[in-house]
This record gives sequence, structure tokens and C-alpha cells, in this order.
Amino acid sequence: MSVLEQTEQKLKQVISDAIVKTGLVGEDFPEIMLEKPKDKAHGDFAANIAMQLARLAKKAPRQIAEAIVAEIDEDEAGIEKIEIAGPGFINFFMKDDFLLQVIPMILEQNEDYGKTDAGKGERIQVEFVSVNPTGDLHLGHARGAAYGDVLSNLLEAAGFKVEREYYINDAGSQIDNLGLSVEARYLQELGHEADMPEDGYYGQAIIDIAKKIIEEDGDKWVEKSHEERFEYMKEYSLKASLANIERDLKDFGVVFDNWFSERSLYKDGQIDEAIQKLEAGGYIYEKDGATWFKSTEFGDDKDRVIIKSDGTYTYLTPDIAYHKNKLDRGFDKLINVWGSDHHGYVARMQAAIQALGYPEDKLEVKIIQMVNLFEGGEKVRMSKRTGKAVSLRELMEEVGIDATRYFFVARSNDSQLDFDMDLARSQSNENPVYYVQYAHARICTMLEQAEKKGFDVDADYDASLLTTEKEQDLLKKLGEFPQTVTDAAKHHAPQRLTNYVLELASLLHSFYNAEKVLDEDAPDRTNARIALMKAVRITIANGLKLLGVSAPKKM
RNA sequence: GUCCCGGUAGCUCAGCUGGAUAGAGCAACAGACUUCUAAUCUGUAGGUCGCAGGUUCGAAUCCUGCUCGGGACGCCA
Repeated sequence: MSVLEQTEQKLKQVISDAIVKTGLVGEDFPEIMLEKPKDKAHGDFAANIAMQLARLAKKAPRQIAEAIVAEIDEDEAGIEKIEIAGPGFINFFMKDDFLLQVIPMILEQNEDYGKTDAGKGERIQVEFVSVNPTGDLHLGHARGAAYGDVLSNLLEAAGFKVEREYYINDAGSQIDNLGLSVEARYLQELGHEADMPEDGYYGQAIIDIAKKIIEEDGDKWVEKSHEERFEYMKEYSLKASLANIERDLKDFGVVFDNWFSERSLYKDGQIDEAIQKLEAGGYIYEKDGATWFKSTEFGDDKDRVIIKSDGTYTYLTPDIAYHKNKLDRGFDKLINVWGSDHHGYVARMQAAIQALGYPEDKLEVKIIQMVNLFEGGEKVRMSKRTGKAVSLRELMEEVGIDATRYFFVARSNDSQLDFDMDLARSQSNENPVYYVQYAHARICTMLEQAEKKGFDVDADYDASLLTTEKEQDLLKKLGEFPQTVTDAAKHHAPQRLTNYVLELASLLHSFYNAEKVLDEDAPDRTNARIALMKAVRITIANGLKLLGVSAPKKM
């Protein structure tokens, strides 16, 4: 538990005790909420409990506030002073020493600063990307990849046990189309006439795979029967496609613990098992020659076919089996990261979870809204089919990994994202990524300077010498880091971390311009400031690491 | 037609379990480099939080209706 949290907990307890002592209300009153006011004039913590109790106690909020304050033991909670303000806020100004513990704690925890045990080791599986292996990853996939990865990092830091999984759709008709597409490209490349399948994949990746086969085997497949050729091309391109995806993701900094094959569900009879489970619950019926899942029982719009009249499964069927498999693996919680085009699919999946006998909240689906790409002020249309889509690979090459990842998680997952290529590419002050990285680099070179100038960067220091407003602001911000990480994790909101890191960088730059750190004439203060700088550096580095963004020592 | 997401400064967006005077970056304007990195800082200006009701001591935040933009609604995957 961080210093800040400890202080907060204690304060809550003291307030709670005081309320009981006033005798205004019984033992049963709302939980005490403390907020950190934006305005420093409102203290370090503010409580709104007096307003909340107004109705219960049938008294004016300010009167209640006064009664509570009268009962508060200031020394016990380390309170400097208390003020009652506005409609009935109780503002607490804490003694400074609670901030002084921040630096030693950060220096000691170092790379672990920010980690908490809030998740209590709960097992969470995050399934993300899971793109059909039929071509390159595009913009939308990249956003999902960045989001899923940073979310996983955050959950890990917050004390959850996280497993990252990629579900490979390697069993459906899209894989046949992939095989047919590669076959057509193969023949075309060798100068033969061949039509692409109707739902073929037109991306460059497909052509590259065909070329690779020619490189390896020459024209030996031209002679073979279509069946033999197709079968080979299908399996080959599936493997090649997956390898591409895995490599692109790895280069993007995204590594999965588990790649789960849809085909494995067929092999082990898991699909039949899942259907039987639904049947046992009475959620299955026959109509028009097909087998239906009664998903409307759990709030879905309409029932869903799981076995078509031709005897084959719909997309949903193996997916139900897949989720059953996941749940059987004993995760406390499943998180799926899906593209916005799949949002209509959420209700039926939630229904399936419940029909399988699990509570609805076992599965949480995070929908990633669309990415619109802009370049030169023009909207760039992205489509896997046209082959003109901007791929993750291109993005990494043109914009860089750091900026791409940062931009993708800096916005809430459920608002659409306008990705400005020119801005992300620009290595200038317009780009927030560099702003944060620059703060880190600045401290690094400063510490280097310190050593050159003969300061002992590991000297003992007296943190109570950090009395200027900017120093205090920095200390306060540093202390909030662990809480920010857990909040971002619990709300599945990585953008809270990008915001935090940006704010911390801003405070650092502001301090840097106002105060000189290395000052021969004030060695004690210099030692204290060096310690502060080290703490800031560690915190920025830890934040960037969670984002998967590098923390350069020089820029 | 039904459902999902969004509408906040000129632009792109934050805004927590409802709190005090709605924030940041960019763009605009005025300043700061003989100094530990000016990829920085300081200041100015910029708002009917889509609209209308409701709940509340208090609403950008919660509820209802409307509106605009995007998306999804298959025995496709």
C-alpha cells in the first residue's frame, strides 16, 4: 500500500470515528469518500460526507461539518489544519511529512514502484487481436493489440495474474478462401490465367506468400490437381500468415502466452460437448431443419442458429465451445477485446456464457472503436480487400513503435480515433510521446552531469528541503502513481496512464525551468533534488514501460 | 425499424464512485536560451459540455425523449 493510500485510509477512519461521536446519525452511514481537489486552496483531501449526511441527520451540511470537525483528532491522522468550505466540504491540509516518505519508497522499490496487490492474484485472461490469419494486421487490429497489451500490463501491475491469448480462426471457410486466393496468385505469378475467389483476399501479404512458394517449389504445383494444390496452399498460407502476424506483433511489443487453435476444438470433440451442455440446460431446439440456441432467454435480440440445415456449424458454435474451454480452465474473469464491427455479437456470447452456467460478469467484452487514418489532411480509406490498407508493419516503419502504441492507448477504447500520420510521425513538440520521453532523457543527462561535476548521486538527502511549490507538486504526483495504475487497470482505461505520465512530465519540465538542481553553493538541497529527480525518472520509466514505450536516456 | 458507441475550446481529445471556478496537447498571440538538453518553460486568449426535460443540496457525469455522426443487425466469418 502506498504512502498516499495509508494516509487516506487513516483519515477515513478518523472521520468515520468522528461521525459516530457526533451522534447525529447512527452507525449506518455512507462510506467516506475522499477526493484530491484540483485546487490546492481546497487542501490535500476533501470530504463531502457532510452533504451526504444532510438528509439523514436533517441538518444543514455546514452545521454537520462543524460537528464532525469538532470531534476529529488532528494529531492521530497527521492533519495540519481543517477548513469547512463551500456548501459543506471538509478540506484537510495534511502535515508535509507524508510526502517526504514518497522518495525513499520509490528509490527502494525502483522498477517495482507502481505495482500493487489490489488484484489479489485473481486470474484474468485477456483475449485480443485474434485476427483471422488471412492477411496483414491493419490499423484497427493494431489499436486492439496496443489496448489489449497495455491493459494486460496494467492488470499485472495491479496484482492480477494475467494470461494473454490469441484465438486462431483456422477452421472456417475464410481459410478456404485464403487457400484459393493464394492459389490464384500463385498461378497468376507464373503467367497462368486464374480468377480470385469471390470473397478472396487481395492484400499484398497474399501475393508475397504465393511468391514465397514459387521461390521454394518453382512451378511444380501447376501440374498437380486443383485439390492437391489447394490443400497444400491452404496449409502453407495458414502457417505463413500466422508467422507474419506473430512476427509483426512481436515487433510491436506484443507477445502472447497462448495461441489457441479453433481446429483443436474439433479434434477433441469439444464442440459436441458444448452443444450437449446447452441441450442439457434446455436451451436448444430444432426449427426449419436447423438447430437453434435460445439466446433470447438471456436478453439477446433473437435466437441463433448453431447447426445449419446443411449440418455445418455457424461461426458462433465453435466460439461457444471456445468460451466453455476458457471457463473450464478456471479463470476468475475473461476479457475479450473486439473490434467495433463485432459489437452486435456481444449479446449472444454473453447469453452463451450464462447458458453454460456461468454468471454474466464472468466475461467482459471491450469494444475497440474504429480508427480513421488521416494523411496530408485526407482520410485514408482502409480495407483489407483492396490491398491498400495501411498495415501495422507500415505503421511501425513510418511512425515508429513508441508513437503508434502511445497514440492508440491515449484515447478511450470506446471513442473513435482519428490517427494523424503526419502528427504521429513528426518528431516535434506537437507529439506528446516525445514530451514524456524528453522528460526522462533530461533527467538522465542531468544525473550524468551531476556525476561529472563531482556530486554524489547516491548521497544521503534530507527530503524536507524540498519546499518549493513545484517540488511539492512533483512529490504529490509521484505518490499518486500506484493508485493511478490500479485505477487504470480496474477501469480498463489505459488512457489514464498516458494522462498521468503526461502530467508528471509537465511538472518535471516546469520544475526544471524554474529551479536549478545542481548547485555547488547549496549541496544539501542539491542532494535532495537529485533524489527527487531519480524518483521522477523511475516513475516515468515505469509508466512508459507499462505502455510499452521506450524510455530513452538521450534524445 | 432495433441495438451499440460518440457529440466537451478553432482542431484532436481527457474529465474518476455526481462536487467547489470544466482541463490537456496542438493551433493563435506576447515573452524566456552566456545556464543541468528551448523536443522546454512563463503568460494571454479561447466554452450554451448537441438540444429539451427530470432526479439531486449539487449534473459534462445519472434517467427519459429528441437530434446529429459512426457502426452492427445472415442458416457469413
